Amino acid sequence: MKIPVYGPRLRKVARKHFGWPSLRPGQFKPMRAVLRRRDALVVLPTGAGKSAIYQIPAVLLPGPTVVISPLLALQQDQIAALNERDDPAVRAVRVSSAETPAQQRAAIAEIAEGKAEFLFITPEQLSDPERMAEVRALRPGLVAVDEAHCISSWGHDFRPEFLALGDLIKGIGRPPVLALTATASPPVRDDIIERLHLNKPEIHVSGLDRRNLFLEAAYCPDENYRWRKLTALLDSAARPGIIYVPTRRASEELAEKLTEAGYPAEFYHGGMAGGAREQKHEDFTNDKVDIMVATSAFGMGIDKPNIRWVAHMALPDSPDSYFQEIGRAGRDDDPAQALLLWRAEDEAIQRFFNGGAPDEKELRELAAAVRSGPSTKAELKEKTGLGPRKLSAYLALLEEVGASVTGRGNRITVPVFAPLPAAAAAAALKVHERQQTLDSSRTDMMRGFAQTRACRTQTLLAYFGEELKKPCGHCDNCAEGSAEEIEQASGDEPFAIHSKVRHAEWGEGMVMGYEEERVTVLFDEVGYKTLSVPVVLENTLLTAV
DNA sequence: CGCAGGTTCCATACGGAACCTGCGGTGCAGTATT
Repeated sequence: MKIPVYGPRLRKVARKHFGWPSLRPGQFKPMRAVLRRRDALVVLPTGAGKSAIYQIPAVLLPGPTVVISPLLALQQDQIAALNERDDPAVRAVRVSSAETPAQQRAAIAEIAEGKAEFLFITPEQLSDPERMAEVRALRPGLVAVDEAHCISSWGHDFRPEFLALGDLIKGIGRPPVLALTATASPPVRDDIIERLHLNKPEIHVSGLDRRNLFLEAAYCPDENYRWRKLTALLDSAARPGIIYVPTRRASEELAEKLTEAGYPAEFYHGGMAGGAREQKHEDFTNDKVDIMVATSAFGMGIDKPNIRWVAHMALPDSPDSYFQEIGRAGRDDDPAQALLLWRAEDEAIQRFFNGGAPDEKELRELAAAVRSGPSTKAELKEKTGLGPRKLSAYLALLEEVGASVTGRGNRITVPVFAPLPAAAAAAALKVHERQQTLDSSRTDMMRGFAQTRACRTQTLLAYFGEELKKPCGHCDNCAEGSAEEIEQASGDEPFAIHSKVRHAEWGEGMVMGYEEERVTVLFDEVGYKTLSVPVVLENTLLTAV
């Protein structure tokens, strides 16, 4: 039997078609999975090397590659980078609302005629059956889902089409699927695998310990203290850097305050006009802005190697978000800092964003309105009087329980075996409650990370289901020695890491890590919980499964 | 859930406390308007 040798072929394509002299660590194995036509999920924090994982094998595989990517601006950058090569083997086109129908037809034709390899598209486009048929006719040989964590973080909330991606991919012929993300804790990974209907995927996780990144978290009793810690960072650290704030208003106010104090800063958030947004992003990329104060909107698509620090002026909603945001610093492998300035009050806004319980009556009415015939979001808004945000969230829930589906022309219809409105509303409430419980447990874990005296990297990696044997040596707690103390003082570890345990009330879960006489367990139903080991042992709260 | 900004209230008045209310992130696509 002939054993295929992939390395040399991949390296040759990297050189010839992309101008990359070699492959980076973490790239080879997932590329090999793609060439073997296996489904794969890749978690790789450094942004630069991720696209290559689908791009290089795509050249070797027959058929075009469909790239599903969440942001049009991000697609634009990736397409520009590919087309700069001026090579039909790696040429990229796009179909989105930013193209005219004629341009969309031309893009599809280019792929059909073999003049382009990559078709960039959004889940929203694919949910139109006509579009789906067009893409299926291209007989794609690979589907790459970029920023796959969006399935989990946005699908349940305001972009429900992400939840249907598995079916949408089936609809275009179900070639092998490669899901890529920089951040995915075990529940997010499970969600991605389930939603994309990945078939026995190879899972590749690498590079979670960013050794050039110094992690620090400082508790701030008040805003004054937080400001002083921030300016101390600005005085000592090289630039550029990013300051994350929780609200749009805070980004504008802080940028102004910093500028007045002699730290010229710009702000960035999702409420800005498109042109200004693009301009500021570009200015930051080109080193014209070296302090950017931003909401979480400033993120995916920032592929800048020399960011020296990322500061957080509040607790992010989860370690997943936090890890992704700090991951933007130090991509050039030179030393960089991540500074989390947190107050207990910060949690309030995250709890708010997690949202209150949906109104059962409103859900029922919406489910009934959907049944009365195919409607657009605008028409449903008219019929039910729900606001746009609520409407999107409710529709995502109804879609999840099979009470609605988005079809041709983004019209919302009822699937064949849909539950009746009352049952749909009840099921939707349950789904929401479960989601909210998980979200809430992730916010708890974020605060746990902020408060810990143990090694930050160990704590963060445990959350992501990875074990770092020794303290990292590049965080505040390692520098101060408290990480070492806790490591020494660690007591019983009655259940192995990653083993399954059962709790009488919370059901089954997986042991994620130990820290200072406490064990963190990720439960299937209720998310992350941290328990005291002595109490667990004394009362037999957990049993091995 | 907590904050900011406004209003009310008490008051041996020109300010301060107590209370109330609104607000808060992420983006696709399609449609209406210039």
